[in-house]
Amino acid sequence: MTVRTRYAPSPTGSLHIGNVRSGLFAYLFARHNKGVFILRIDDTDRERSTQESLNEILESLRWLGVDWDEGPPDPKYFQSTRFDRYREGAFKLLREGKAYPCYCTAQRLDEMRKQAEREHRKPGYDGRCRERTPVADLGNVQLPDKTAGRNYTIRFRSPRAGQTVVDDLIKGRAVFDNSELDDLIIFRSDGVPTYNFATVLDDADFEITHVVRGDDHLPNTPRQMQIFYALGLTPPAYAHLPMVMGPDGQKLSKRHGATSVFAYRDLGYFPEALLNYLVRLGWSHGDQEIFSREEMFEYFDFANCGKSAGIFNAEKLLWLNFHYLKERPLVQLAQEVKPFIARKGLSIPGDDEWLQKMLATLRERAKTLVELVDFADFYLKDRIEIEPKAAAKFLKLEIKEPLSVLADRIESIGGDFSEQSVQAAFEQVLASFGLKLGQLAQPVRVAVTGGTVSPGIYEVIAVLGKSRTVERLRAAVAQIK
RNA sequence: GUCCCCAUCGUCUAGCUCGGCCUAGGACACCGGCCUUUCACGUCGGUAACACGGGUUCAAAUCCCGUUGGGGACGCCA
Repeated sequence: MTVRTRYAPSPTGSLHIGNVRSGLFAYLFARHNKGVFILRIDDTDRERSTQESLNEILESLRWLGVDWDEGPPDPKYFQSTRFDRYREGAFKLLREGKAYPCYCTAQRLDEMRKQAEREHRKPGYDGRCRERTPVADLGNVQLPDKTAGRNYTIRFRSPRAGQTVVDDLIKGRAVFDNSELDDLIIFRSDGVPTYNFATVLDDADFEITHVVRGDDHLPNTPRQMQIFYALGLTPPAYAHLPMVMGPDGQKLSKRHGATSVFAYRDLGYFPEALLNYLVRLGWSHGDQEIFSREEMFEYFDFANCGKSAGIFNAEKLLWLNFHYLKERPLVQLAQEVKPFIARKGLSIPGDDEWLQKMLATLRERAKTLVELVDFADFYLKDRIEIEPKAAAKFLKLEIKEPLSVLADRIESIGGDFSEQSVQAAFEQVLASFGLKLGQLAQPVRVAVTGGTVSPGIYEVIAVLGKSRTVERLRAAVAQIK
């Protein structure tokens, strides 16, 4: 049997990294088993669903390289196009006495919940309308439609006795007493099916073999299984992934700062790094930390998924990003960094080869593309500003003459302007003034970069070029009083 | 509150399925040495964990029970 998994985000906001991890695991499981990965859009909530969110979700997945075999733009994979199917499913349950109209008002339900809370009981539906409509009349019940005056909901008649057993691929066996499962609403009074109902029909129709999702859905599972049974269908296998928590141990959410895929993309992270981080959060393959996409496909399995929730560790993600940054082919890196240069309001160098050389000097010092551009500031600007503190410390009178001579030496370098020729110029100055390298290098660094921290001074100068170096050295000399 | 899930270094985890090889391994972070023109990179080393209590057993991080702690769910959201 071909494995078929699905990821079903709802387009009501950004694609969240905790959420996308579930999608990633479903995707990897499908790929590992040479199966089919399906993207389905849970947009039954038309109030909150937006085109903008949908676009962000699709673009985020593409950016991550999580490709789906079935899904958008095929309209079949949008729940909003399947209402007829949901109605049909509801009618079937109604006809068979497995669902019933509920006339309880939202206010009464709310009051009931509060009351239950006060009395320390579980706040489920009390079943008031369960027997209200004679079974014989159930087949004639129409679906709710407020505008037509049919202001009620349809509830699923959940079995009261017995147990429902979830044999989860990750968590193992979880047994639920059916008495714990109240009658959930499957159709809202506005005529829209609810998630728990629509998802069952979808999973059945699309022949999903493995439902992979966060374990916050575990309590829903026995309810969904009962709907499968009521429909005469066999439930899929389930794999409930542990959740991703914020540093405070609470479910990861917006208040934890950057949590969307787009946020990390814009912060200058690589998709490989995010993917690698996410896959190692809750899954492992021995001591291996770095995984290529192919290795993920090859090794991924639920057997190696942990059962406990993991805390999102931004520092490890940063380390992974650094790893991928160091490994990146310079040609590729040069392309990827351009949008970040532009975004900072700097002009993008026209010479790709030069850009690559520049990046080569910086990449072991930056962990993200944003940092990379921050460090590149002095390379990319024509005029730099010297940090006053650095100037006070290093641009002193005793170094004025050596700097001036060095400028002359560098200016007179003929032919090949390289690290070697720059070094030769330095050595001449060092020798004639009896200075140590450190005594000259720091002032030069301050003069050409504006600060005390930079890549090796020879490489900086070689990349910066003769004229800009000389110009900056002379400007510094002029500044020394 | 009720139901469900979970429990190895600060964090992610290996080991647990099939008890002995565990003096509990790796990674991030942290601390220190080396390298060095600054900052980094790199490299070498270090601190740091089986939640607790009972069993079972010759032997338990590994199996069982309980306690405690954490999380999730309890919606006309998904």
